[in-house]
Amino acid sequence: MKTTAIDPKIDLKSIKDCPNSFVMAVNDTMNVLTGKWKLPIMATLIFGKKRFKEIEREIPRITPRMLSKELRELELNGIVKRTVHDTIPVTIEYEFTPSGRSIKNVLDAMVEWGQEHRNTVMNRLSKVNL
Amino acid sequence: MKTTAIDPKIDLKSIKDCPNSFVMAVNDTMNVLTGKWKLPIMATLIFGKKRFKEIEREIPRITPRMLSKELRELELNGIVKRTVHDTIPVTIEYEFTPSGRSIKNVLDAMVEWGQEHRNTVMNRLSKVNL
DNA sequence: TTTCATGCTATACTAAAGTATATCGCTATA
DNA sequence: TATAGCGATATACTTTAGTATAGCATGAAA
Repeated sequence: MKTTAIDPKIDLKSIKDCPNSFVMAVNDTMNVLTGKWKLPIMATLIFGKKRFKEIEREIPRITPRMLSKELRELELNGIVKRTVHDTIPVTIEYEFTPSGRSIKNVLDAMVEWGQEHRNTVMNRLSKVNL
Repeated sequence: MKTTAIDPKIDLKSIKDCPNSFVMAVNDTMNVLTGKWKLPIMATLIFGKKRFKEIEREIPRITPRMLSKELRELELNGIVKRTVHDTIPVTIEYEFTPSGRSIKNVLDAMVEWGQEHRNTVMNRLSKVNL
């Protein structure tokens, strides 16, 4: 797990009235979600297990390097589980962990805010243009 | 507003069963939250208006360049309102817009998931180390 | 035997994000 | 008059993220 306690990049620690555990939690969540391909990859896993090439085919323009890198990171962060099946040749499947699946709550909150915010901005714009 | 429709960087459009409006909403939200200093800046504004130098002092290691840049971006995105007061010399205050304040719901969801996830990972680790 | 699919990794590169440092016009204070 | 605070901007640089391209070991199909 890549926790923020160790990571000096984002430092909210000294901001008063903001409990440290909250800051760490937000940063952990951000670490899981940021990067160009994390969300697309997670989107492909919503409806169940997928193999490397399946994911690759479903995400236009992703390179195998990035897919490999991001899957490894998601695995390290406990979001995705990688299973090697003892077939010949081996097949490998990726799927959400329970933790990974539950991040949907965060995405839902993001969808809701994003849509409300978009409406707010649109209304503001349309009033300006009367 | 920086909408994702125009931004070709993140492309979930072709992923089946994932409504476009959802994808756009998530990406809009991500655009508001990503970057090293957005969260620290927003944290300083939680309890009300602040001036440039106040924010700068509360965030260790931020440069005026980054603060200026991020505040401008937050303003463009309708998260933060910038008010110029007609004093001598002018004083400038930054505060949340209602939209900006309501992003707290997203942060709350992130805190909740982040803490749960951390516990899950900790439990996993402690079991491994028995 | 050539070709293709799978599940990657290696190397080298470009682009984006962030840092360091200096400066500016204005005003108040010492 | 010198110094400091305010609210920044400019220029140059480094670091991180992402891309392009090639290749490899395995096995199956044509």
